[in-house]
Amino acid sequence: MSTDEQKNSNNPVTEEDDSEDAGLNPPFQTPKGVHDILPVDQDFYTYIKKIVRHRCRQAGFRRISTPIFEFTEVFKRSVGEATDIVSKEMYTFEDKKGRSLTLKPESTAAICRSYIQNGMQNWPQPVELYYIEPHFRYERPQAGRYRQFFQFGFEVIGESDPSLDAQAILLAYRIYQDLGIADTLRLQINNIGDLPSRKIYADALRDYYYGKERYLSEEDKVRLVKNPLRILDSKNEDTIILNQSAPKFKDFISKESQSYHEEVLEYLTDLGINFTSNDTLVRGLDYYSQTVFEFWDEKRGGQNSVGGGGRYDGLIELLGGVPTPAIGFAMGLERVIAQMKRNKVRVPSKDDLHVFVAQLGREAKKICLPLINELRERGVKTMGALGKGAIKNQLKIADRFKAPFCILIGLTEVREGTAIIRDMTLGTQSTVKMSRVVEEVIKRIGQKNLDFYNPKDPVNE
RNA sequence: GUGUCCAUAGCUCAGUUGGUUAGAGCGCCAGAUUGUGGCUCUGGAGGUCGUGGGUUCGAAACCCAUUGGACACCCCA
Repeated sequence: MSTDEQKNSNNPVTEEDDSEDAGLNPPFQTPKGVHDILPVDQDFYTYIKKIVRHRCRQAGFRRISTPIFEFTEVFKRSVGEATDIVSKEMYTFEDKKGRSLTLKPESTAAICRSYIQNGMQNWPQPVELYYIEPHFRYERPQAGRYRQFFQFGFEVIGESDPSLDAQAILLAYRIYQDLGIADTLRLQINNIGDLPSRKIYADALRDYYYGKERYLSEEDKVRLVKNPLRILDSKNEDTIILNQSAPKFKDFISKESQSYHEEVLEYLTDLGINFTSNDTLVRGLDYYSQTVFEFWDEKRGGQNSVGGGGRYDGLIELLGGVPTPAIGFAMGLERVIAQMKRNKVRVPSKDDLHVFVAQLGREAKKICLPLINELRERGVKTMGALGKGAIKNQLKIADRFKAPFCILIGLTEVREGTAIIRDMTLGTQSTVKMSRVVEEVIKRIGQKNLDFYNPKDPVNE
């Protein structure tokens, strides 16, 4: 039989082959660069969020969420038309009325938009906000780089002072400490000056490289036009030599910026935060000015940034607000998790079961249902496989879920009004009166290990 | 956007210079053990060899395309 031939010939019966999912690995799979976050990794996210929230609240920050998409112009204007993010990494689409919208590639721009839109200049200053949100960038996936990723970040808007910069860095540093990776990271810090002096410097660099293009790589030629400061970062051998006699930013930075920077470094030293003063650190977003910083794992080749930030004093004005100074920080949770895993940091899981209820027979099942419910209400994490038959299977399941205790109720127990409590780690068990089961179980688990949910408690996810 | 490597069972991987019925370990299911998990033993299920095309008497293997993955560049979190 030549079924293959039939499939491939223009058989009139199958003219419209539904090839929606043709060529995919499994029939359906996630698009490139995005993935499911499975339970094992949820523990990491939960843990990081908990630490981040705690540290932020401690420092007076409040949480903000901006929409997943904004008008494209918000990002274009802020991040800079010529930057990689805007020129090739945005998920941009049109709505039904032809307006251009973009999935947020970062949050600072959106928060500044929100600052203006919601009149936050009338709030007590500085306005301190933090966020934990998914972001989207159309890039080739790589280690620690995905098309959807979570970012935690914070912004301090409305004041400018070296102590604020140091405080922002301290907060980031404390969070890395709590996460157990501070020792693996080193702060890189630089001051890239204010916009006017940076412009003058960029022009000076252009003048310098003009006529020397033949020594530049193709990449660096593009940089010469787009962002000459980046040439200083080049890995091209000829360029490195050329760079040695290039104009130095030191000679262009304003006195104010310089003393500002020195003051920031002093504060950091006082706070006991080690840093590398790195004058090649240039961030790729246009809105940065003055202080910029990143946290790098220097042991790993390259400059794998686990987080970074900087001052963006001109951004709010650029978006149509009154001139307002600000500083911010952001870290990618996926990169942080990777860093934690590399360094064998363990996170607690709140999902561990306390007790598994196994039952045998219809009568027993009837009793188990309210029992399970009561246990849960008392804060005991309880599971019951009410569908499964043999008690053997049920114990097996309990074992696989690593339940430390099991409650067994069969026909005998129903008749006698009792229940068996089995200690799964010791392998011992005892029979108790049905009316006492809940108390006995709680006694064994320990009151302080219980998991309470109080609907009246305002602090919930 | 550029480059390099990769794709075989749920997972980790074997599969000889192209050769007839594609294997192992772990995991899963069942039994040994009809009211007791873990350990052991026995058996079982599970594969369009990512997808499409080509070369060939014959393709998991060779070629092309495509989808996905890993890594580096670029850039960034």
